[in-house]
Amino acid sequence: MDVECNPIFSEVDKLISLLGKSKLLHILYILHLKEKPLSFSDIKRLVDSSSTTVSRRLRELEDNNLVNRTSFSTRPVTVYYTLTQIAQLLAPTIQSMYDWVENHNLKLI
Amino acid sequence: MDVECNPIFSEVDKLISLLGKSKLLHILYILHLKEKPLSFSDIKRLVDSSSTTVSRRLRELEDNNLVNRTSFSTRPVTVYYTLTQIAQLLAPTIQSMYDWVENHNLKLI
DNA sequence: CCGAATCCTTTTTGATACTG
DNA sequence: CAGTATCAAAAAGGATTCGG
Repeated sequence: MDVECNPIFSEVDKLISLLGKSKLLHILYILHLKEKPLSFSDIKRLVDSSSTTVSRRLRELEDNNLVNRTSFSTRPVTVYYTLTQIAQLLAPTIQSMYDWVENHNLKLI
Repeated sequence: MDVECNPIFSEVDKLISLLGKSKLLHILYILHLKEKPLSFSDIKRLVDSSSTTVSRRLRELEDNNLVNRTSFSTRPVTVYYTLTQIAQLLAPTIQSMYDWVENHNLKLI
């Protein structure tokens, strides 16, 4: 298997670029952990980032069908975010990454 | 489990930051795929990046004990890179990420 | 409360040049 | 071949502000 010739490689390339964006894995992880819909401000607080960055990441996740955005026309408006089915299938992968860190007691720089 | 209070969270945070750096997952992935030592220029060619970036990423990986660097005083000097044992344990995680992309035929933006 | 536009700051990248 | 230093350009982050 030649990595440079694999037709799915460009897709994986895009996934890596996406996952690499700041706070994005965090957002996926907390949506997975909490196992319930989270509001914008919940997410902002949990990942500890600016609203600008959270907004950008949620938009990218939504555009890539990894996050569902649901809103209700209450007053004030109610919005919540959940993982899509496909993103839920990625959750074990993300979890295993966390497990790896925990099990090997890494000291990263 | 409260993500913001988990003591390993800062370690995971660092892992995510590390993995998020451009080309870094690529480098781990090809070292895993090829299953043999690779030279600097091999890696540079396979990930298609500048020598500056490849150099930086390899240094970071080495500093975090994810990559072994071995050199021989031949002429010209011979250097090769391999995954450390601990990084090899992370390989299935990375692989599952790739599998996820392949199995779900994602169309990422 | 949700979140986008602006605009400025910080970070990252990579071309080039150079050493061993 | 295997890198590193420099430096300019590009990308990304975030504080602030503002509207729905």
